[in-house]
Amino acid sequence: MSRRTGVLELAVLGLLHESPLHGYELRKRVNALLGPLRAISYGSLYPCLKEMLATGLLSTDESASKAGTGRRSRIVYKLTAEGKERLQEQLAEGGPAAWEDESFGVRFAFFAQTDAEVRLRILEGRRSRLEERREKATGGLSRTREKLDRYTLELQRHGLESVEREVRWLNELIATERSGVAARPRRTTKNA
Amino acid sequence: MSRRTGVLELAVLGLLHESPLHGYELRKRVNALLGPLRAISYGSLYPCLKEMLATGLLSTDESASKAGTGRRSRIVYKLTAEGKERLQEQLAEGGPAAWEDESFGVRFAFFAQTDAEVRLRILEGRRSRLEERREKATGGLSRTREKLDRYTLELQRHGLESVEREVRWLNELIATERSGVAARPRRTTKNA
DNA sequence: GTTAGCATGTAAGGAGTTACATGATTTT
DNA sequence: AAAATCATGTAACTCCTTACATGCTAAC
Repeated sequence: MSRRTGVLELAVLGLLHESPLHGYELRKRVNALLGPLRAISYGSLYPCLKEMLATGLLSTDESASKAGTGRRSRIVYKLTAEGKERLQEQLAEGGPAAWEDESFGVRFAFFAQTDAEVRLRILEGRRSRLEERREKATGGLSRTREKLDRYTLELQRHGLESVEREVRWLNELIATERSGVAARPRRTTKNA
Repeated sequence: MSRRTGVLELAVLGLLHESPLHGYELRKRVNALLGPLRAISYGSLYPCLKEMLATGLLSTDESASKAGTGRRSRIVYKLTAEGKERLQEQLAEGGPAAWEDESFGVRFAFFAQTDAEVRLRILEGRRSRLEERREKATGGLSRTREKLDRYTLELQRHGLESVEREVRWLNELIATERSGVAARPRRTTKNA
């Protein structure tokens, strides 16, 4: 059954939804998508593609594989109907799983294909998750009696600031979403 | 042989160097140390302690285990001579392994126990690692012809800013290190 | 007397890595 | 002709997680 829930599957589904691609290129796009952090290796990607092929989420596009120049045979993947369905299913999921550190980035990257309401729920969920952490961290910092050395303190201060910075970022995004500026993939009708 | 290289072992060694602790308390400290991100679960900690005990890096402090109140028997761990040696070995290591995302935080947290030269090498290594990433990312962003949607762009912009922010932080730390302000493990003089 | 927090552990497994193995094509 | 880059893949392994299992003690 396996039911992969990782970042990778979603990234692959989302990218292949835009256009069919072969593994090597796919990896570059995934890494560009995930940003400077969290790069993916071939050792992760190829087994994942293999499995998704076996599960019926992907199929190989034979015509595209040979069509181009005389390069080495590239295996071009595309989404099956089942794959598209799975993608929609994943994009509709706005629960806690979408707020986690690992998944949030990818979920956000595909916001253009995501329902406006779900977008908002994810942004707000993410924010409250971060605020929980911030409270824990500030609680820890206020107990300064714990004789922490300069470096440990500096590290925690920096970590706290990072969290606060992301919260501010989310606040801006949420405000923008609510004002409806970015909220029209198709139509505008419903607006505040 | 096993030779654990993870964050966890180093965190345990560093914390136990300050004072003997039992597992439950150790976990809280580790999580406080690692900051709001990357919390550790019991399922990671206990097997790790078990292995470190078997390898001879730790021993259990029987007297401390029973001494306190009538609580449930706690197993108090402390460093052996071998454990202390291993900690010193790890703290002396200023190579690429100390610059990685996962390890850098912990390495930094124990800077007070680290040689000033090694501190500087780690900070500089970390900075150049981040600068490499920044260049890759800016390269990617400048090719705007790649028809990226609003959200993907925003995500990459935010990621880039995070990296730049950390570089600025490192610059300040490096400057401070060089000016020698923080180079004394005992007295600070400067106090708020 | 029951809930919440303290305290220790195990089993199964997920998600990804590194190192290896292979070979074609393009650039220098 | 050598080196870099494109391209695909496997095996073994690491680190960590979740879910489970157990039981003690303090507070309400």
